[in-house]
Amino acid sequence: MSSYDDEEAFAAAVPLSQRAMAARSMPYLDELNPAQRDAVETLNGPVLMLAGAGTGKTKALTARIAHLLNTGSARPNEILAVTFTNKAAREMKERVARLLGESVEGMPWLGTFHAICVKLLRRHAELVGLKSNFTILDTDDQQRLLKQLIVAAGIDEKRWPPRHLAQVIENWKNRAWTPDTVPSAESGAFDRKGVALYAQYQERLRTLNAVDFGDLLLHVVTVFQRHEDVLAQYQRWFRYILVDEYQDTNVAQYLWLRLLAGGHKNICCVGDDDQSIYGWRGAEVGNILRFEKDFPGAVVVRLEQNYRSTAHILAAASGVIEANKGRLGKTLWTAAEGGEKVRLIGHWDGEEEARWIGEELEAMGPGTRGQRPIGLDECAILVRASHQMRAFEDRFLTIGLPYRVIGGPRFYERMEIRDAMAYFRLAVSLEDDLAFERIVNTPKRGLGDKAQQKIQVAARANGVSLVDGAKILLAAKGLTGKGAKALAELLSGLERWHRAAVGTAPPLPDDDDVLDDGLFVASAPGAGPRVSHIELAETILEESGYTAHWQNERTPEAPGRLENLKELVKALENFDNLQGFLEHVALIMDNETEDSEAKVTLMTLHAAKGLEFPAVFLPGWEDGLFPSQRAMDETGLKGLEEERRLAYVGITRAEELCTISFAANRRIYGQWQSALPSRFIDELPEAHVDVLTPPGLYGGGYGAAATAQPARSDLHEKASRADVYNSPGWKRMQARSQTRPTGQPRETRNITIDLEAVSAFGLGDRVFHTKFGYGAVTAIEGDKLDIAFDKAGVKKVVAKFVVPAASADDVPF
DNA sequence: CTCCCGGCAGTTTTT
DNA sequence: CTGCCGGGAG
Repeated sequence: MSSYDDEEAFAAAVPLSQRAMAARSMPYLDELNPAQRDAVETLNGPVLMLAGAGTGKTKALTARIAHLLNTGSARPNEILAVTFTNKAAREMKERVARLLGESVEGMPWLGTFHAICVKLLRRHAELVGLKSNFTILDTDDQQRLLKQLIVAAGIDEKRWPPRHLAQVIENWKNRAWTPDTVPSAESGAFDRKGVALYAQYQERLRTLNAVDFGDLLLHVVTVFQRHEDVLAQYQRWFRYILVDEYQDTNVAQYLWLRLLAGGHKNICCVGDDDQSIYGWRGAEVGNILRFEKDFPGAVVVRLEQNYRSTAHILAAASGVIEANKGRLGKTLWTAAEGGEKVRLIGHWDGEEEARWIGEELEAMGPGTRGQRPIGLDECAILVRASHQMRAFEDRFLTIGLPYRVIGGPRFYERMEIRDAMAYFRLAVSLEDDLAFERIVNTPKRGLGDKAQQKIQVAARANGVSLVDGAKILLAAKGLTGKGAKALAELLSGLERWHRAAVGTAPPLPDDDDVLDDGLFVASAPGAGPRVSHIELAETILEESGYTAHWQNERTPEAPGRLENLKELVKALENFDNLQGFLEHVALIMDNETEDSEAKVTLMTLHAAKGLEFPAVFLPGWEDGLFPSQRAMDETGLKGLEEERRLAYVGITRAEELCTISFAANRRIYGQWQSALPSRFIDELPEAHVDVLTPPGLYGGGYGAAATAQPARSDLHEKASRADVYNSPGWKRMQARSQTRPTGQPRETRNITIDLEAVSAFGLGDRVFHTKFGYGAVTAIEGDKLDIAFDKAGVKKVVAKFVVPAASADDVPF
């Protein structure tokens, strides 16, 4: 067991000659620091790579893969490398390809837990009572299914909502509990009916030949546990296992890994216990803390040299995280010198905070800052909860600062995309009942609950799919009038599209002709005749009336939805047929739309993990908001520590400039509430922090916060006495307001007016805004317009963000 | 069957 | 204060 904390120890352990020799033949090793190199070169046996933020984890991981290949320890298809996100998998694939000069044609077993499990489960589906062409349900389908079960069980779905049950079941699956292994302690769940409903749900999934995300792992674990021979084959096949973000693994994933690594124990887990922020969704920090016990003789390597942030930022982050107990322990350091201290500023309220950050962002450009100018796209605002983004969006829309929001509903989760996908799914398979349920009355066809019930009955009575049931129903004249006509039309459409889709669809390509031990049979890649599936998709959306449905809709979202549909059709270009497309989309739910304009990024702390930005703003550091009250109430100290790790993640995203802020008052659910600065602020080491809080805020003698303020740390003391007007944003804010503090220099602001934008509008013009919808111009002031929106009320908006209402009628397709 | 209004809940999120 | 969902009215 060894663990090199510094260069010297490493040098002592590995002879120079050996390192020199390795370096000669393996250039990728040269770029590693001693710890990284240790992690890369320790190929056999269990290795835990404790990689702090910004310490070159991915680099080490990819170098390790290269090394495994280069030393002939394994072939590309014998390495199992798992990540959590598609993004991480993609990145790793790219970097391995680059390292090896594109010579290695892919690594078939490098992917997310889920993607790899799909592959495995398709091969062994029959062992858990499924067919290998099972479908993967999205959360929407899942909830509809659960709702049916809840209603059928006569449970009040008001008090016991489907999403609650979905959560309960997901939790159980995360812990690798099947309906018959759920411990009795859980039997009270969901009004004591949880376990029974879970069993019914699994039964229902089986008859639908479907799985949810949790099942992907759970089923594979079940297969491994029940079929030693199958497990043994994979234990032999995967000679080396690598796991990214190990601190995020749940019990099911842990079991999965332990089973697969059970033979040779060549498993290398990479992670950072200090960045474990997903406990609430089943991640077990215990997995990483326990690693040495689980894998006796494990080599633990700590990556502590940070290449991302300044020493001040690292010191601040360390100061915070040190307050946590039960860490494996790690201290980040950097060889880089200099840099600005972490900035701390308090504000009167949340709006002022947003205003100040807006000003700061505007001041980041050339000239204003003493340091190098920072572009907007190098800046990020990281919030604890997404509702905090609103204040910033409002402000940025008003001042015309370009921003982008990461998070929110993802592309493939949007309603219109799911609807369209349901049509495609039906075109591929008329048996897809869940898809049919989704679109039978979308767009509105006059087929409401009653008609749908009849279809269900007809289908069940005859033991056929809903599509066939509907056909029988029509033939039996069980439906009349408008509804019957609409249904007949839909059915004929579905059949037409189905013929077109199947005509173009070769059998599902199977990419696993990678195992050459005779265990698996490669399937022939079909290349059937090709009537453009893209045209087919367009036809389906057109003929079904779905496109028209959104064209007729007069809501702010409608144009965007049409745009998304266009985007969806475009995405089809990357696939040979609808079937292949659907298969991919089930697992790949991300969406990165690039565009050229530099924008500040707005996202949650969770979404920011793994990213870095030259300048980071961390607003809303108030007790109750961050750390979140709910986290503390629900999981106590454990929750608080996870919040603290979140703070650590936030600070360590910053490369050059990190600004933490808090507000004394904030409007929450329409109510004004005062709050105390976050306890994490007291944990920031003073020596590395610049306090920018203007006087008069805390301890200044006014406001609820001032009186409620107990004596806290020196940092707070300092915040109350600070006389610094030295931040560009503060100066600009003063310059803009009429009430300028005496003795402070006044800064004149150049007011630029976009004449072109102004001339485009007149009083009373109808306009359209992508966020606020339709409205009328009530006042014009420079390039700023006052607009009375139909839905959103009166807002001040920069002219370039609205278009004349008429042009919103321009529709895609 | 659809639409509108009232009631209520209201972190974090990947696959 | 919002946004979603469900129930009741038209």
